[in-house]
Amino acid sequence: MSVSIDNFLKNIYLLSQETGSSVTSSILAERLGISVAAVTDMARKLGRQGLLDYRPYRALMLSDKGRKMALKVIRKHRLWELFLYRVLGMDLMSVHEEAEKLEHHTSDKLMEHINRFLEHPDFDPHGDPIPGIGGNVPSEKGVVPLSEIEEQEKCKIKKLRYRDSEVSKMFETFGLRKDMVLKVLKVYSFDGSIELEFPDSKKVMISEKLADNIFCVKQ
Amino acid sequence: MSVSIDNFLKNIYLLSQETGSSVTSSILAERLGISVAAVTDMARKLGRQGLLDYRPYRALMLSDKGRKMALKVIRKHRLWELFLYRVLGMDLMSVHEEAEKLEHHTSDKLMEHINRFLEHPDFDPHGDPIPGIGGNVPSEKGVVPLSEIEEQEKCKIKKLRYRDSEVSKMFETFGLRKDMVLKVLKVYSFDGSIELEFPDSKKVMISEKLADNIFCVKQ
DNA sequence: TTTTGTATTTAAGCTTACTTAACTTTGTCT
DNA sequence: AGACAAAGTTAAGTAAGCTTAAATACAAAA
Ligand SMILES: [Mn+2]
Ligand SMILES: [Mn+2]
Ligand SMILES: [Mn+2]
Ligand SMILES: [Mn+2]
Repeated sequence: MSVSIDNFLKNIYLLSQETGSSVTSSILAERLGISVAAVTDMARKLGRQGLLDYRPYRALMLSDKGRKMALKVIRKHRLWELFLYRVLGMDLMSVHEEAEKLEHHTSDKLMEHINRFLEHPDFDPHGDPIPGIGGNVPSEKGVVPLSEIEEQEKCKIKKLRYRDSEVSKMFETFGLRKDMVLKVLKVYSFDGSIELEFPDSKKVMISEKLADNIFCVKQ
Repeated sequence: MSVSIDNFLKNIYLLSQETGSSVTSSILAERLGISVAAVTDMARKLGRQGLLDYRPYRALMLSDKGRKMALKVIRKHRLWELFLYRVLGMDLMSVHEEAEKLEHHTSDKLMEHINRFLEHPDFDPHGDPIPGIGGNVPSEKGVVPLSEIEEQEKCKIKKLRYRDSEVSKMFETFGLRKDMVLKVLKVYSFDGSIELEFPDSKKVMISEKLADNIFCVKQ
């Protein structure tokens, strides 16, 4: 399977997870940075190959076979991210883009060497679950968006969505990291911004949009 | 630069090192597993880009810029091989094919993380020199083909050419490894085969053709 | 039910990296 | 020098993965 097909299948899976709704050609085109026509072409092709349940004008749906392939690519991506972070000490802002390339050029054999070296981890350094070889995804029970935490309640960061380098920079600047414990001081309904207290009792204010990329468990 | 260009430049460099003579289109085509016409096409293109000093009907010659690029790919290849071998414990028969892919999809930044982790090594696990960032190649002074060792003389293996999986298997079977000390007992001029004595005084006979892929220093 | 706007598909064309087949150059042998 | 075979080049064509532009389907509003 080619890099294009890998990324196509992977991003259908990821988009449906992230948005919770169905994935259209135009949304996928936007995500992949290609034209909608190119998505249609590829969708028809992958439909014929049994990786997609393709119906013209309908949302894009992975077949079982397609989902398995997507999860395998995601497994490689997230294992690489953890490896680059933990073993080689690369920063969280870089590991994603390296993994984006390596995920397509790593044999199953090499991947299992890395998995063993890391002692069969369940989560990548951003807190995303690493699918198993069989396609089972580690549970994220209790993990909710930061916006669902009540005022005066404490929570622990479980996942940070490093969607681009700007967001990554903001996490860095605020000092937000996985497993950090936060207290939600106040939610301003005016614009949705949230005031947080850090473990060292430093206080900061973050926008609703940034908060949408932070996930945590109630403490 | 694309995978095709990487491999094109790299193999011109490697062939000229291995054979000591000039690299023709047909030799390179054979090595890359593509048609001679495809080589001509690419050579003309890379000539225009200043990576090759291309003259129709003449041997293929890298420009300074082209040689630098080739050495950079080789550096990545060999650092990956050592990393996969030493850190992840992959076998010597596998590391080459993994590195063959990874070499094209590794940023300079990632490569330097690996270089640091390995503590700036000079040689890969097969004994090939790892070019430096500037393009300087570690010296192999005193390293000669096994055929140049006199009868009754001792030598230490410095480099094994894992040219394909069959040769790799033979090294494995005979138990030939880097830094092993051998004694050349007898050279049979009939067919060039060589009788060797191992450190544990086990004796074996190897063909001239296999010996051509073993390099060592006199002890 | 008809209109209309948006989403999607189809069509035609481009680039890269290849192929095979026909043609040209080169170096060698007589 | 002339002829020849081998090596290299040129020409024409293919497949993947894209593009833009034109055509079509769908679904919501009138
Ligand atoms: Mn990632
Ligand atoms: Mn990718
Ligand atoms: Mn190698
Ligand atoms: Mn390669």
